Amino acid sequence: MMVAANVRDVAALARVSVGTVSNVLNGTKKVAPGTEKRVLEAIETLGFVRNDAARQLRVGQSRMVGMMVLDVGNPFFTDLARGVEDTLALSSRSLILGNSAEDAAREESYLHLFEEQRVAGLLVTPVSRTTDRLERLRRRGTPVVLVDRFGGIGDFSSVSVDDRRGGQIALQHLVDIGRVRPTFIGGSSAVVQVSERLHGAQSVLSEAGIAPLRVIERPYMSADAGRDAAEELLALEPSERPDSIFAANDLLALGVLQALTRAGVRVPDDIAIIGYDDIYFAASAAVPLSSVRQPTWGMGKAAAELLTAEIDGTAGSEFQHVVFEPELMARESTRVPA
Amino acid sequence: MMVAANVRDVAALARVSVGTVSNVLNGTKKVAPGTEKRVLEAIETLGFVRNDAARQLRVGQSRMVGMMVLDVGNPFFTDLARGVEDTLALSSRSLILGNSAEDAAREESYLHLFEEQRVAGLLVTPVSRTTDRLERLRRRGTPVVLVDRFGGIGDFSSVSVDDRRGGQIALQHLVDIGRVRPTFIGGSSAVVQVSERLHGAQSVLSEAGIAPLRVIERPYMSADAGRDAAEELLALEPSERPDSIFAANDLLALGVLQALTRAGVRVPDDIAIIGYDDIYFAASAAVPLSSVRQPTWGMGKAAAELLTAEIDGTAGSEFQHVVFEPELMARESTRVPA
DNA sequence: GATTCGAGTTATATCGATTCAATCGTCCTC
DNA sequence: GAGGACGATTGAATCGATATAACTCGAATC
Repeated sequence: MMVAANVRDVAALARVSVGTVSNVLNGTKKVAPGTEKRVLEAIETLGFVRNDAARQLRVGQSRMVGMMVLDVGNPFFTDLARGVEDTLALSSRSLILGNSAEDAAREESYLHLFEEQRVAGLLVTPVSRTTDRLERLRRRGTPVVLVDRFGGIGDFSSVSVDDRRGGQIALQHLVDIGRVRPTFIGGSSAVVQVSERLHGAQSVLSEAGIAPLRVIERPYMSADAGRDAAEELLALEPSERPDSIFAANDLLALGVLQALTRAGVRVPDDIAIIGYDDIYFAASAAVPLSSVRQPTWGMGKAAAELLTAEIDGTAGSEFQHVVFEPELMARESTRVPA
Repeated sequence: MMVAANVRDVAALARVSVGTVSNVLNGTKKVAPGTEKRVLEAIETLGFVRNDAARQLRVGQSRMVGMMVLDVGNPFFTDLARGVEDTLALSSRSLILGNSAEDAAREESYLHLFEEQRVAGLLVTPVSRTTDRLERLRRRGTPVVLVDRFGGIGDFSSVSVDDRRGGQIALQHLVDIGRVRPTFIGGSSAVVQVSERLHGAQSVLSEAGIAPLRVIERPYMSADAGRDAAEELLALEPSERPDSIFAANDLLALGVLQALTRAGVRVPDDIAIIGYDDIYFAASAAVPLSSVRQPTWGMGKAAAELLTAEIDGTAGSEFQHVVFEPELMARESTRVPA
């Protein structure tokens, strides 16, 4: 269990000063070719690896970026994270991923961790509407970019998709295929994405003069929750059942689909289903699932670019809001019955 | 852009020494209740958050654990990561997740990052067979546990599933339903999991006296790669086509399923398919996919426990190998045609 | 030949939390 | 009332990399 070598050891072996070693490591100042070679050889033979804690303490900032997501089990967020990761790599930064699992306490604990780490920047898909912690982070000088959420509250740059529009698109599609008793299945209404999609959906209904939207709320947007919600619908009198379902994300929709199919309900003939996110698995589901697509990887890239600009100080003084447009992906699950 | 408060500021405001602040923060030594209260109030009013880089520099080790996975886009690995994360939280440690994407260069770069961070421990699903870097990490005193791979090479504790047995189970199942011309679709044979599953499969064939297994290798195990491999099979003369496919993971299998169905091939009647991992989406696929299940979350938990024991020094001197048993999940995609 | 210049190098202060030997009180014991 | 004993607190040293001001030495300039 040998002790790790440090710059001092490297300097001694290469017969130079620690300052020179640092210059070789960071390329901040010119170093004579011969000297550089000696230093690199010393690093090699000692197996020296820079202690980032020391570097960070001195420099005052980490080379890491923190990212808070609502659910790592949801392919939407892992795709997002990959877009971010690929983009950060270009400026040799890396990502610490935190999973709040839609839980405010877990979110808080990760934000605290990120703050202790003095991350260079933060990408957040917040659980709730309160931004106290984020304000604090920013006051400390840490750039924050909201992801998948328009930065209306508080002044933060943001990358988002027009969720209200997405809700409209989904419900308009259901209306277009002749459905008149839609039900919305969503996660906690405290999650902004959920309530926005719901509002969008409701706006279509009021215009079309259709009965108000039935709403089923589940604390968490997983496939299990979707199955569970479907059970609730199956317990209704057949005459009371909806003829179509708009689920706030694809995991919910896939769970619903599975439970309905198992119970002998025909999709889309008896009940049509449309989801949200267009994750990869939506298209290959038992009944290929209609969904509202978001340009996931691109959103991650855009978010990372906004953040990088703020970190490097190349961003303007104004906060930017990049808003992507959602897109309908109509598939079998909302086909018009023959 | 105020400068962050440090322990010195807190100490001054609470009228104590920095040592006392540290004791309150870490609970290392008893502090009088009144003093503690003053310190906590000072922390509150200053909005002080400990600088972890400084802490880590002094202590010599981080509270983070690194984890290298082959593909974050694969639900198998995110489930694994959640098992790890949940378990690490019990000892208030957290996780940095690195995605090698089955690429040795990316793996190397993440391992370097983890080494710079002086992570407390490392969980690795390695891409290749070489363990130089891991040996170095360990020589430096960082515990390493291999995940999803038996630690035959080099002395590392490990958590794994008997992949050879899994391959046997899958192919035996295909033989049991009467298939005689199976094809194996896998990722790079440099990935140990792939070659083990293949070996297991081949061992069944030689015993059953069936023609040797056709093998299609793709560099990466994604659904796209699966679709691509299926195209290759579709280009064959119908008489040359396999009657069954064993895919090295479910993503590949789902891609294959999609391409075959689109081309009008009936599954399972014309070609039966079995995958591996039993990810959530396997059961809800267009044709519910048979698969070989691994106890994913439990593997993550076991790995985190082994690692935690090594970090805390409560592990014995012997390296441990936890081996889980794979389990057949037979579904529609390998049903015996009526 | 003296002076300036500049590339290369060095020595040292610094970042902020933790640690540990030393100190300070206060109470207890004989 | 002296001497311990013990709990609470202090303050300086420390971890390792980086930044900066100072310095060296040879070449160019006049």
